[in-house]
Amino acid sequence: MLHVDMDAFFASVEVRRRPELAGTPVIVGGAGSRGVVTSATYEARRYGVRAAMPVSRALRLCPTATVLPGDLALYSEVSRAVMALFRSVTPLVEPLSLDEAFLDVAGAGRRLGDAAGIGEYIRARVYDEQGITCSVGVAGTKFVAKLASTRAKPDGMLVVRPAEVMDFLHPLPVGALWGVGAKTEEVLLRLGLRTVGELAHVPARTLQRALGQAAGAHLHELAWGRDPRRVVPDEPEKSAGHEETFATDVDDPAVIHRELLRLAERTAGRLRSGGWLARTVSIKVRFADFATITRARTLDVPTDVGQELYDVARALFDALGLDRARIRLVGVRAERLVPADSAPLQLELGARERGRREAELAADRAARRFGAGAVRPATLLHRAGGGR
DNA sequence: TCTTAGGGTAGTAGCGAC
DNA sequence: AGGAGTCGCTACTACCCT
Repeated sequence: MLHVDMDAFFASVEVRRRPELAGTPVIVGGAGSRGVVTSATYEARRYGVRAAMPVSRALRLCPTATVLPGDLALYSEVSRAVMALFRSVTPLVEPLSLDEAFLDVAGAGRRLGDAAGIGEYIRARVYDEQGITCSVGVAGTKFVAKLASTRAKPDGMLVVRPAEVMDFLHPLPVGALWGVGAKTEEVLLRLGLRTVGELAHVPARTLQRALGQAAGAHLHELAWGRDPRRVVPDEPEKSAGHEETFATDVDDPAVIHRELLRLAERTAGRLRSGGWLARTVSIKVRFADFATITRARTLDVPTDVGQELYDVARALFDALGLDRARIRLVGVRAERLVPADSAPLQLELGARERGRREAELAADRAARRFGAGAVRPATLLHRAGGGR
C-alpha cells in the first residue's frame, strides 16, 4: 500500500511556472482581504505560515512572501497527469484529493520491484515529468501509509514494515491520527491521552463513551495499527457545489438572490458537464458572526437546470425569514447525484423545464466557443463584477 | 473595525413513514 | 395495540485537502 502526496502542491506548481521564485517564500491564497492560505512553499512555512491561515496574518509573519491567487485549472491538469502516471503502475488508484492518492501495489508485477521500489520509481517520474516533488508512505494499511508520507515530507519516502508499526505509531501525538482534528484532540487531551500509545491502552468502551460508538471503536482499532479499508478506485462523485464569501458582509436580499443565482448556474454547469442530475439542493449561509447553517430540499424530479436549482435555493433562503441579517457567505450545493443517462429525464420534464434546459445547454456550447461568461442571465448583466 | 476560503466526505441524531 | 427495525430525509458536526 502506497500513499503518494505532492509537496506544497499548489505552491510547487506556481514555482515551476515561475522558476525565479524557486527558493523563496510563495503563498497561494484567496484573493481579497478575506483570503486564506491554501498552499505555501517550505520557505514560507519556516516563518510559521500554514494552510487555512488568513493571508493578512501570513504576510505579517512573512512580509517578503510572494502571494499568488491560484489557478485551479492548471493544478487540475497537473493532477490528471500525475494520476495517469499512477494508473500506469496499477489500476488500483484511489485519489483522495487533487494531490494525493492511495495505490494498492500488492498485485503489481515485479517489473518495478517491491512497494518501496515502486515508490521511488513514482517519485522520480513525477519529478521528471512534472518538475515537482512528492512524498511517499509505504505500509500495510491505508492510514499508516498516510502517516508515513506525512513524516517523509518534503521530497522523501518512508517505509513502515509490519513489525515496525507499533514503534512508529505509539509515540505519535493523538492529533497526528488521520481523522482526529481539533475537537477530537481536545476530548482526548481532556481524558489525559497525549499519544497514540496511551490511546491504545484505554478500553474501547471508554473511547466510545467519549467520542461516540463508531468513532471510538475506529480509533481504538487504528491505535493498534488495524485498518481494514481497501483501495477503492473509481469512486463516483457524491455532490458538487459552489460557495462564495462576500468582500464585505451583505444584508440586502436582492444581492443574496443574485449571488444564489450565480452559484446555482455554475453548479448546474458542473452537473451538465459531468453528466449528473441532482436529487437534493442545499444552501449554506454564514452570518457575520461566523455562525453557519445549512438547509436542504429533495426534488420530485432530479435536475441539472440552473434555474431550477436557483428556484429551490431561493425558496430555502427566503424560508429562513431573515430580517436584513448580515451575511458573509452563501453557498449552493447539488447532492445525491444520479447519472443523467440513467434518469427518465424527457418523460418527467414539462415543456417549460425542457425549454429552460435547452437554453442552458445552448449557453454551455456558447461558453465553450466564446469563453465563460459569454452568456449570462439578464439579472446578472448589470454589474461587471458579477454582483459582488 | 477587519480573521478565519472553497472544495469536498462521513457520521449521527431525530423524526415520520412503513 | 404496541414495539422493533429500517428507510428517507434534514440538520448539524467534524474532518480532510491545498
